[in-house]
Amino acid sequence: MWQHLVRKALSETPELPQTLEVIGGKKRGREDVDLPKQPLPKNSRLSWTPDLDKQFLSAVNQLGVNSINATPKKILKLMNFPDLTIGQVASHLQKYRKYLKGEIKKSKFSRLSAFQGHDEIPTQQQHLTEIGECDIFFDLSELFPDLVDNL
DNA sequence: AAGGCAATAT
DNA sequence: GATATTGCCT
Repeated sequence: MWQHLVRKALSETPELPQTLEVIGGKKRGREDVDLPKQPLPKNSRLSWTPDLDKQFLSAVNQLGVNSINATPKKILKLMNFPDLTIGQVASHLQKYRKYLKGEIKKSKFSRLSAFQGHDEIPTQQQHLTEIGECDIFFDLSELFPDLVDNL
Protein backbone atom coordinates (compact mmCIF):
# COMPACT_ATOMS: atom_id res chain seq x y z
CA MET A 1 0.00 0.00 0.00
CA TRP A 2 2.63 2.51 1.02
CA GLN A 3 4.73 1.47 -1.95
CA HIS A 4 1.95 2.48 -4.25
CA LEU A 5 1.60 5.77 -2.43
CA VAL A 6 5.28 6.47 -2.87
CA ARG A 7 5.10 5.74 -6.56
CA LYS A 8 2.04 7.89 -6.87
CA ALA A 9 3.71 10.75 -5.09
CA LEU A 10 6.75 10.43 -7.30
CA SER A 11 4.75 10.38 -10.47
CA GLU A 12 2.86 13.45 -9.39
CA THR A 13 6.00 15.44 -8.82
CA PRO A 14 7.90 15.11 -12.07
CA GLU A 15 10.13 18.02 -11.19
CA LEU A 16 11.72 15.91 -8.47
CA PRO A 17 14.13 13.12 -9.21
CA GLN A 18 11.86 10.24 -9.99
CA THR A 19 13.70 7.49 -8.32
CA LEU A 20 11.57 4.67 -7.09
CA GLU A 21 13.20 4.16 -3.78
CA VAL A 22 12.26 4.89 -0.23
CA ILE A 23 13.90 5.30 3.10
CA GLY A 24 13.62 2.14 5.15
CA GLY A 25 14.22 1.30 8.77
CA LYS A 26 12.50 1.63 12.10
CA LYS A 27 11.27 4.87 13.48
CA ARG A 28 13.14 4.90 16.75
CA GLY A 29 15.14 7.89 17.75
CA ARG A 30 16.64 9.69 14.81
CA GLU A 31 19.06 7.08 13.56
CA ASP A 32 16.58 6.17 10.87
CA VAL A 33 17.01 9.52 9.19
CA ASP A 34 20.04 8.62 7.18
CA LEU A 35 19.57 4.92 6.76
CA PRO A 36 20.45 3.89 3.24
CA LYS A 37 17.64 4.03 0.77
CA GLN A 38 16.24 0.68 -0.23
CA PRO A 39 14.67 -0.26 -3.53
CA LEU A 40 10.96 -0.71 -3.50
CA PRO A 41 9.76 -4.28 -3.25
CA LYS A 42 9.50 -5.69 -6.71
CA ASN A 43 5.97 -6.87 -6.11
CA SER A 44 4.62 -3.33 -5.85
CA ARG A 45 2.41 -2.40 -8.75
CA LEU A 46 2.64 0.66 -10.87
CA SER A 47 -0.14 3.15 -10.38
CA TRP A 48 -1.19 4.91 -13.55
CA THR A 49 -1.85 8.30 -12.04
CA PRO A 50 -3.43 10.97 -14.21
CA ASP A 51 -0.03 12.56 -14.70
CA LEU A 52 1.63 9.34 -15.73
CA ASP A 53 -1.27 8.64 -18.03
CA LYS A 54 -0.87 12.06 -19.58
CA GLN A 55 2.72 11.29 -20.32
CA PHE A 56 1.61 8.05 -21.86
CA LEU A 57 -1.05 9.69 -24.00
CA SER A 58 1.32 12.40 -25.03
CA ALA A 59 3.80 9.86 -26.26
CA VAL A 60 1.11 7.87 -28.03
CA ASN A 61 -0.29 10.92 -29.74
CA GLN A 62 3.14 12.00 -30.89
CA LEU A 63 3.71 8.64 -32.48
CA GLY A 64 0.23 8.11 -33.82
CA VAL A 65 -2.15 5.65 -32.24
CA ASN A 66 -1.89 2.96 -34.87
CA SER A 67 0.05 -0.10 -33.89
CA ILE A 68 2.75 0.45 -36.47
CA ASN A 69 3.80 3.72 -34.91
CA ALA A 70 2.84 3.45 -31.25
CA THR A 71 4.94 0.59 -30.06
CA PRO A 72 5.66 -0.18 -26.42
CA LYS A 73 9.36 0.46 -26.89
CA LYS A 74 8.90 3.81 -28.57
CA ILE A 75 6.33 4.90 -26.04
CA LEU A 76 8.60 3.90 -23.21
CA LYS A 77 11.45 5.87 -24.67
CA LEU A 78 9.35 8.96 -25.22
CA MET A 79 7.94 8.85 -21.71
CA ASN A 80 11.40 8.73 -20.21
CA PHE A 81 10.09 7.57 -16.87
CA PRO A 82 12.69 5.81 -14.71
CA ASP A 83 12.07 2.17 -13.94
CA LEU A 84 9.05 2.05 -16.15
CA THR A 85 8.94 -1.25 -17.96
CA ILE A 86 8.05 -2.29 -21.49
CA GLY A 87 5.63 -4.80 -20.05
CA GLN A 88 3.93 -2.11 -18.04
CA VAL A 89 3.61 0.12 -21.07
CA ALA A 90 2.40 -2.77 -23.20
CA SER A 91 -0.21 -3.68 -20.63
CA HIS A 92 -1.43 -0.12 -20.42
CA LEU A 93 -1.43 0.20 -24.18
CA GLN A 94 -3.55 -2.89 -24.51
CA LYS A 95 -6.17 -1.51 -22.18
CA TYR A 96 -6.04 1.83 -23.87
CA ARG A 97 -6.75 0.26 -27.25
CA LYS A 98 -9.57 -1.74 -25.78
CA TYR A 99 -11.04 1.42 -24.35
CA LEU A 100 -10.69 3.09 -27.73
CA LYS A 101 -12.61 0.32 -29.44
CA GLY A 102 -15.37 0.73 -26.91
CA GLU A 103 -15.57 4.41 -27.63
CA ILE A 104 -15.82 3.81 -31.34
CA LYS A 105 -18.65 1.34 -30.88
CA LYS A 106 -20.51 3.73 -28.62
CA SER A 107 -20.46 6.36 -31.27
CA LYS A 108 -23.02 5.61 -33.96
CA PHE A 109 -21.91 8.44 -36.15
CA SER A 110 -19.97 8.28 -39.35
CA ARG A 111 -16.76 10.14 -39.93
CA LEU A 112 -18.85 12.75 -41.72
CA SER A 113 -21.33 13.33 -38.95
CA ALA A 114 -18.50 13.60 -36.49
CA PHE A 115 -17.22 16.56 -38.41
CA GLN A 116 -20.58 18.04 -39.34
CA GLY A 117 -21.28 19.01 -35.78
CA HIS A 118 -24.57 17.23 -35.19
CA ASP A 119 -26.26 17.99 -31.94
CA GLU A 120 -26.45 14.41 -30.76
CA ILE A 121 -24.33 13.74 -27.73
CA PRO A 122 -21.96 12.33 -26.98
CA THR A 123 -20.18 12.89 -30.20
CA GLN A 124 -17.24 10.95 -31.50
CA GLN A 125 -15.25 14.11 -31.46
CA GLN A 126 -16.03 14.70 -27.81
CA HIS A 127 -15.00 11.20 -26.88
CA LEU A 128 -11.73 11.58 -28.65
CA THR A 129 -11.18 14.96 -27.09
CA GLU A 130 -11.47 13.35 -23.70
CA ILE A 131 -8.94 10.75 -24.64
CA GLY A 132 -6.28 13.12 -25.77
CA GLU A 133 -5.81 16.71 -26.67
CA CYS A 134 -5.46 16.22 -30.36
CA ASP A 135 -7.58 14.92 -33.18
CA ILE A 136 -6.76 11.27 -33.59
CA PHE A 137 -9.92 10.33 -35.43
CA PHE A 138 -8.27 9.34 -38.65
CA ASP A 139 -5.61 7.46 -36.80
CA LEU A 140 -8.41 5.45 -35.24
CA SER A 141 -9.85 4.72 -38.65
CA GLU A 142 -6.55 3.24 -39.62
CA LEU A 143 -6.28 1.31 -36.41
CA PHE A 144 -9.71 -0.27 -36.55
CA PRO A 145 -10.82 -0.15 -40.20
CA ASP A 146 -13.32 -2.94 -39.67
CA LEU A 147 -15.13 -0.98 -37.00
CA VAL A 148 -15.09 2.36 -38.69
CA ASP A 149 -16.01 1.24 -42.17
CA ASN A 150 -19.58 0.36 -41.33
CA LEU A 151 -20.35 3.41 -39.28
C1' DA B 1 12.97 -10.43 -31.74
C1' DA B 2 8.90 -7.64 -31.23
C1' DG B 3 4.24 -6.96 -31.00
C1' DG B 4 -1.14 -7.73 -30.46
C1' DC B 5 -4.53 -9.59 -27.82
C1' DA B 6 -7.52 -12.71 -24.99
C1' DA B 7 -7.36 -15.16 -20.92
C1' DT B 8 -5.73 -15.55 -16.57
C1' DA B 9 -3.28 -14.44 -12.36
C1' DT B 10 -2.14 -11.35 -8.51
C1' DG C 1 -10.79 -3.16 -10.03
C1' DA C 2 -6.34 -2.18 -11.74
C1' DT C 3 -2.19 -4.06 -13.05
C1' DA C 4 0.96 -7.94 -14.42
C1' DT C 5 1.76 -12.13 -16.75
C1' DT C 6 1.04 -15.86 -19.87
C1' DG C 7 0.04 -18.29 -24.06
C1' DC C 8 -0.72 -18.31 -28.76
C1' DC C 9 -0.55 -16.03 -32.80
C1' DT C 10 1.33 -12.83 -36.77
